[in-house]
Amino acid sequence: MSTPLRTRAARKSPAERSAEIAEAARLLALEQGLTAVTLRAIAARAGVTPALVAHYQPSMDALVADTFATIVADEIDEVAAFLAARPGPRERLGALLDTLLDGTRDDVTIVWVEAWALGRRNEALAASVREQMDAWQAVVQGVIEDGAATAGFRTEDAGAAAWQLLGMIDGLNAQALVRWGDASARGSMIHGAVEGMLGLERGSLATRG
Amino acid sequence: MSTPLRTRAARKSPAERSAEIAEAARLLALEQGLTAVTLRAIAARAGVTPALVAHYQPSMDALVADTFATIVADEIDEVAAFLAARPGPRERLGALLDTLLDGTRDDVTIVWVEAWALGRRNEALAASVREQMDAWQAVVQGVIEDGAATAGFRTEDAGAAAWQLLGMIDGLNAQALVRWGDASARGSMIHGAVEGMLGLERGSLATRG
DNA sequence: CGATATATTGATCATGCGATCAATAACGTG
DNA sequence: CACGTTATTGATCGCATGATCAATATATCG
Repeated sequence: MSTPLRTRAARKSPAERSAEIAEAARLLALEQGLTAVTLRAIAARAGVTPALVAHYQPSMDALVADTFATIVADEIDEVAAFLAARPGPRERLGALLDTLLDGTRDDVTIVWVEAWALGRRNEALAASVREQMDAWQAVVQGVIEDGAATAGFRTEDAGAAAWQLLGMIDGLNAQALVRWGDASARGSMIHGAVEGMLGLERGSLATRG
Repeated sequence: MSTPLRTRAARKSPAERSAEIAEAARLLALEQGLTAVTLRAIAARAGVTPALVAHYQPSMDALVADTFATIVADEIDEVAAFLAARPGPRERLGALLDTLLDGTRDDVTIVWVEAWALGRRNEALAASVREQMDAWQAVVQGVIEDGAATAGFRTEDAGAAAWQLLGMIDGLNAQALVRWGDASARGSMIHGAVEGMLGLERGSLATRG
């Protein structure tokens, strides 16, 4: 059995403890959503007292906002690296759709949906949400602009197209969160939609498998 | 000035009082989101005691779920009537996209987003969400099937296409909720996307402006 | 080895939530 | 007009949240 008895936490450097608390918050958010990122829950997870968590953070609103930003920034980096390995814009765009709609990131989707809701009462979080949305948009816009220059994407406004694309992806993922049933098909028709949006021939975004 | 002093509420029939409470909850949800639908807030708005609100409801979870269902069912009826006035499937589909993305229903969008988030901890609400999503999907699927039969929509699975369409719309609206900036353009490219999805010629869903 | 700086804690406060129940007051009926 | 049914209330409980602060224990430095 584990030790349910609280033993005093070992004294650590502020940097180390601070990192531990941030990591506990991150895992908690991924497992149970941002709503579960609470003073006491983080403290329990990190093996310290609620007072210590409060000691290292200006406020819980800020900690929630930081946790959100960390999670999404990680996701963006990961996907960006994944895309960079593809030969051209069409492959990158197809891979982007596939990887974001394959259901392997539902934990992050929950964080997004809760952030939209909580952001209305947590200004720091709302700012983080806008920031990370902009970061996502920059990545997608880059792919589209590249495609317009070298792969025949047709659009007059790559920025708007990127927003459109992200909105579609977010909505489909949010839906799948609730309609757990046939979630496997959530990306089944988006290739055709995006081809229509960018003036591409039918099937040109299909991936190898 | 108003009367901040609590005066005893007039005695009314259970049906009437119950309706008043439901209406207070509905308005509260539309103005401040489902999170604001709380025992005390509803009581204050309806001019009664929290205890009376509780008296008329089995639980707050149920009241929140009912409030959500009422709001969305109203929206569906309203949009369905709006669509029925259009001559054919193409006009109906175009009008559907336009009206749902023109930003006039952001209050309902907030309710949707919060419902997705709260539904993870309120099973009654989660059930309502699935129910209303199904109702929405039935409406859209009807338009698409009609279009496939009489207006050249090309799709092998009208049901899946309907889900796809709703996901796109929901995502774009949810995004616009946070990126208040250039929200006006939220539907600027969706016509092209849907045309691509359903194998329609470019511009065939355009509306009269 | 002793002293100082500081990481950590326990206790506690204020707030908001849903829920319950005996007591009260108003209405309708006989 | 009196009475009984019942709509309404006040008081209160239990729980969870974020936050604060004096007290305590530990690592490090002189």
